[in-house]
Amino acid sequence: MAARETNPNFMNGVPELLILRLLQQSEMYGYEIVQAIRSRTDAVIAVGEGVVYPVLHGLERDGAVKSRRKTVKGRSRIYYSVTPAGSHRLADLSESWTNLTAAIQKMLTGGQRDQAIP
Amino acid sequence: MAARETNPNFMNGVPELLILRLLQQSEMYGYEIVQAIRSRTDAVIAVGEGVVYPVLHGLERDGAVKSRRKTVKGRSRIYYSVTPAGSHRLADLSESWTNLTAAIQKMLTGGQRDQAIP
DNA sequence: TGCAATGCCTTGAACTTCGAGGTATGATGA
DNA sequence: TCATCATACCTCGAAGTTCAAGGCATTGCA
Repeated sequence: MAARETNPNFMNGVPELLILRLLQQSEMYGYEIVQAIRSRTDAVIAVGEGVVYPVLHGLERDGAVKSRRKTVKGRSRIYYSVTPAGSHRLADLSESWTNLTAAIQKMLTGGQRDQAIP
Repeated sequence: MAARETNPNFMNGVPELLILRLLQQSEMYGYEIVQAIRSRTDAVIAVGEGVVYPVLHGLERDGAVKSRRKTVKGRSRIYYSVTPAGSHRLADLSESWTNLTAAIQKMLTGGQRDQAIP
């Protein structure tokens, strides 16, 4: 029950969702994804490299993304992009996420006792 | 990467949030909580007893809820209710959840490529 | 030369959920 | 009477994640 240092424990499966979404928009490499998530969420969500790389490898193993090596200014980068299977997977995850948040929202706001809304 | 049978892998920390919310509305016992979550979310979320009981014990150990034993029609029930500390904890979790979902929503909908919204 | 940033990766610990099982009582029905 | 189901508590091992830290190598800057 120890408090997490960074993200408050609601992160299960979320990195995979965000990574697929980013890659659907444009080809990216691991290190870039780490920073993109941090910046686009205004640091609300911060996933480390230790999370991103295993997820990328898992997605590639499942055929949801594919990679190609590219050398830019002497630096070797591995760019990932979504496959049709990955796109389908993103759609599924996205729908699951929407359903889940809707259900939770209903429980959080829908009180059975009257709520003062002035 | 195997697909979950019931809930789609976004469940980290969610049971604790829902349980605290339910208990804030009214005193409840474990078995009742299991069914309340299932019914109030229209079975979108289904947490088993193996999840609920450990969470309740952890919350009690941390002083977020307190329990009292009550016997109803020969059946012994342990009713839980939130303490002030638990109420504070619920507020924190609730805020974290709101921030997280807002950030993700922004990433899911905010595309950098134009989206057809007719 | 030294140091920071870039870019890839792995590891072990810690946590959580999941699913199945165990115990015991009351109500139902054949 | 006896079997079965719903109630009500609980525990356990397996599986999957995230987290933090570190290792390796290159480039750019002071």
